[in-house]
Amino acid sequence: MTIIDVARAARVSVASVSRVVNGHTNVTPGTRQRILEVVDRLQYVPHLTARSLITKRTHVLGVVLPDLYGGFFSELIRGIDAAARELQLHVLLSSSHGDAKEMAAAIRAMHGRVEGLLVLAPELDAAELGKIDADVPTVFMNSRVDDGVSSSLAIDSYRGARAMIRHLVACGHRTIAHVTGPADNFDAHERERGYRDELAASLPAARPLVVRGDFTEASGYAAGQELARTRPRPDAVFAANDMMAIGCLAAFDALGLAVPADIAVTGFDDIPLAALVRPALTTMRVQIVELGRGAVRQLAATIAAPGTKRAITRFQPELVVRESCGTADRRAQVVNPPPVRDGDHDAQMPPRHDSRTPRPRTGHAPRARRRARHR
Amino acid sequence: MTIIDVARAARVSVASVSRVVNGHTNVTPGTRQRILEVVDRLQYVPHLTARSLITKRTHVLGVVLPDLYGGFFSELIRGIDAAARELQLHVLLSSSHGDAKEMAAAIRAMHGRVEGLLVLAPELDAAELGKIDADVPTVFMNSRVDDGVSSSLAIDSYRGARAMIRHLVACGHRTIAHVTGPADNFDAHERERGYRDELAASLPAARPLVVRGDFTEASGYAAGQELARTRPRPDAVFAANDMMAIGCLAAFDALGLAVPADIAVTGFDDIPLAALVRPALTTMRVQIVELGRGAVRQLAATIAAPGTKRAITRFQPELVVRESCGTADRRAQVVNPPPVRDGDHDAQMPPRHDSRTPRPRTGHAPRARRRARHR
DNA sequence: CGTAGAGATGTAAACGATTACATGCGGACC
DNA sequence: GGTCCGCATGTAATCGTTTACATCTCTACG
Repeated sequence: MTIIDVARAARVSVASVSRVVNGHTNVTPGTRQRILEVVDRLQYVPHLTARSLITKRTHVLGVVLPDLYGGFFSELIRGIDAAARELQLHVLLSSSHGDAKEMAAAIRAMHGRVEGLLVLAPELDAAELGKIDADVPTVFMNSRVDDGVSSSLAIDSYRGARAMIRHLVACGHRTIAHVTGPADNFDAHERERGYRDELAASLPAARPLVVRGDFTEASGYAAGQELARTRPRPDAVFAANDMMAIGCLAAFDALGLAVPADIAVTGFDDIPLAALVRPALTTMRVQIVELGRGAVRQLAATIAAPGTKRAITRFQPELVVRESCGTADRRAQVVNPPPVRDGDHDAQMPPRHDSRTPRPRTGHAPRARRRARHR
Repeated sequence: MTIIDVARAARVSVASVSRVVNGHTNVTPGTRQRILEVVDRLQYVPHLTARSLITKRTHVLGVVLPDLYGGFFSELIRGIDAAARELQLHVLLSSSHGDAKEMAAAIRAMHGRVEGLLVLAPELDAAELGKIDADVPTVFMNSRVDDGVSSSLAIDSYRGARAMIRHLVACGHRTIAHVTGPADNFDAHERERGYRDELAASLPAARPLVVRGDFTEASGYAAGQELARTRPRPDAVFAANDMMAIGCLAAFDALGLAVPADIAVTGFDDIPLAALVRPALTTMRVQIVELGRGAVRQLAATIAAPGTKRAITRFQPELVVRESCGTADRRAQVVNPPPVRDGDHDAQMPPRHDSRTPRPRTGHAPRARRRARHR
């Protein structure tokens, strides 16, 4: 099963076998033929670990994620996987790392096995960065980290948040609350900063109203309960991600508050769920697949040409207006046209859900009725 | 950066360094101390490829999937990842393999790099199985493949489908159509078989009405349009998965058909979306995370003890009754109580959605706390 | 016919670890 | 004091490849 067995069986040296297997040209057609036959008969497959040891190429990318739950990560992995396939690279996955120590351990566990690292660590700061393996090319995603060397790709959460607040103000809302993500999360921080700055710019008289969440639906629910009790009650809530916004919807529904009539709710990310809840969620669309894809490409480029200048890429989220923000026109609309996504090419499909009358069922009227009956 | 450098700097042999690094005991405390200091100072991390070559252990599992799209796969990966972490294993991911050749290539590209293979190939049959690397332990998931050696885990799609049809009949439906998955997909085939058998058993007079789909929402939409035109129009549609059921909902909504009043719709999988669409989808809950988790554990066991007798595990799906099937009682209910899942103990959250009046949120609330918090 | 040169093939040294075995040292026991 | 044993440490083989370099063969040309 090793190259030596093949060499013996074909009565050649291992070097010739290696040359044939790797497609080198300087081999006589006859010899090549004979070797190929033996390879086939013995079902020989090169041992990639051994090959990697000598070639120093593994064709494997390490992907380090904090967690795997939710639409965000599955989309991200999809993008990463797609790009990796294109580039003939494999992906070694490591996830659910709460803190820097755990993550450092995970990265150590990849040393010598991966050619590059893709790190999504929105909670890591520069101080903890030192633990990152210095001699393997790294690309950061959505991170505050900047080592001055590595490339990074990120969602422009700050501008996204400002755009959302601007929209809410344009819709006529004047008391706009914000539900934050985890305190140490970079995106959460940027979204809060955007909220505060735009509020100060657009509604100088308004005071920020901030409730802490942690990106989970449960925390959004709790925040919604709290905001519903607040006096004066806000007329709009901007949650730092869609899951929390959905939690808010649930809380308001349970308390008999109508969205958007009594209170508007918006989120961030545009996860698939956002278009399907009722009322459909106005949110900022983030190109998650592209983020993953771009990160892999960038990493591959850095690996191929180690001297390459680093690149800092920011993805601009797009406002997606649906029902929950209480705009005049109830049809959802994408303010910036959405990019074409994979799989969106089925001729059979109706237009994007976003641009249609809400479905599967319109509206909240029936829901309100049901709720009334229930109580 | 290699073990030799460390040995030199610590003025010992590589053997001693290796012993210290691997936690062997037969080393003098003084020597150990000295070596550890050097390791720390030089930031030495063992080269895992080299180590694997000699130890023949990589601690990596290869995971081969046909595609990465949809809630199903992200849940599956979550389960796989969780179990892998517990067992200190890494996951080498390879996905989007349409046919057997492509998959065989992917598996070849893992040879010598993984200790075991997790294969989800619902489209592969036994004939194509020969390409699977014979000398690496393999566990199949949801597959018709049976090589007589490997373990396998699967959803009992057949019984699930029968249970669903039985439920629809119990709800009073008499003309029940079925939207299938891809023709060569094992689960799709089993679900269709269950549909036909149970229909024959429960409603001997009824003729099967089958429309072909491919597990995508788009194909469900098309199937819904077709079924709406069929005369006599069916009063219930059982789609082979939730995505297609959601497509049906959209089609019926577009055509002004009320669900479930005019026509009932049910799915299969209980993806997170199922509880969130309106009307909420009656479906068969499949324990996707457990499937992935179980597969990893089984594989790890096989690797640890190669002689282990193979295990064939079938997961029984559970009927989850929500609104879309038109049962008398509109409250959602789980006919078989769901097993306790990790993290199901969040005090903050309201009661399970399934047991309450429908609201714009999920029945998975308790799981929410595990969600994407670190983004 | 001798020889240079091209091209095929073989030999052996890496790659970076682990570990069986050899060596050397000190203490215990007679 | 000599021998034996246990323990720390070192030497070198090994894992399965790739590839630089050596060698060998054959053709072409003077």
